[in-house]
Amino acid sequence: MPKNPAFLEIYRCLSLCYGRRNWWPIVRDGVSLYLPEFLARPRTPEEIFEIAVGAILTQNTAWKNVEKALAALEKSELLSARAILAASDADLAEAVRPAGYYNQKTKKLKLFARRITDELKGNIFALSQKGPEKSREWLLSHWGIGPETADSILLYGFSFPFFVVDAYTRRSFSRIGLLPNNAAYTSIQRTFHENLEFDPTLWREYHALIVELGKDTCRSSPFCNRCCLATRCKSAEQGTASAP
DNA sequence: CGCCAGGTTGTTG
DNA sequence: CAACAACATGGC
Repeated sequence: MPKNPAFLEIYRCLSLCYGRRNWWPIVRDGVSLYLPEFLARPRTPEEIFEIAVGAILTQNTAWKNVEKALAALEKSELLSARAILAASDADLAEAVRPAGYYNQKTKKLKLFARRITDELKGNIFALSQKGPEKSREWLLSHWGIGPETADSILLYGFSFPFFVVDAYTRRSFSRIGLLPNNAAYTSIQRTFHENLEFDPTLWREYHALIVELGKDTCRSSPFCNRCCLATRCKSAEQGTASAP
C-alpha cells in the first residue's frame, strides 16, 4: 500500500506552525521541562517511571493539573515504585489530588508500583527486554492502563513504534477528512502506522503537535479562521465550521 | 458559570 | 458490541 502523503505534509505544516514541542516533559524542582537535549539520549529508568506516572495521571485531565501532582510527588519523593509502595494511600492521594480522579489514580499507581516490584524487580526498564509487543501486552493487562497510556509509555519511554492516539487525534483527523467519524483506537493507530515511516522523534512530535492543535484552534468549537490546516481541512471549507 | 482537560473501567441493553 | 455513567480537580 502506497502511503498517503497528507500525513507527513500535515506533520510538516504543524511543525512550522507550532515549532518543536520536545515531548515528553520531565519534572525537575516542580517544573515541567521540555528539553531538546533530553530527547537526544534514551530515557533513564527513573525517567521512564515518571513518564508512566504522568501518562496515568493525565488520563482525561489537563496537563497543568498533572504538573501540580507530579511536583507534589517529586517533593514527597514519591516518584519511584519503591516509595509509592511504601507510602500510605492517604499520603499518595494527597499528592495525586490536583490531577483529579485521585482515588482511582492512587489505586492505579499503587497497583502499578506493585507489579513493577514483583514482576520487574523494581525496574521498569526491564519491561523493554520483552520487546515491543510483549511490553504492550504487559501494560494493557494492567488495571488502569488502556491503549493511549500504554502507547505513551512505549513511545516516549522506550522509543517503541506505537503512535499515540488521543481524543484530539480522532477529532482533528476526522474533521480534516482523513479518518471516519468514530473510528476505533486500533483502526486510527493502524492508519498512522501505515502512512508514516517510523521515526521516534517524528512520532513523538507529531502526537505533541496534534495536542497543541487541539488546544489552540481545533477545539470542540473550532477556530478554523486562524488554523494552519484550514486550507486542507474538509471541515473548514467555506468557513462553515468557523467559530463566531 | 458551564465546559473541557494528553482516558479507563464497569454496567446495561 | 455500542452506549452510557462514574471517576474529580482546576483553568478559562
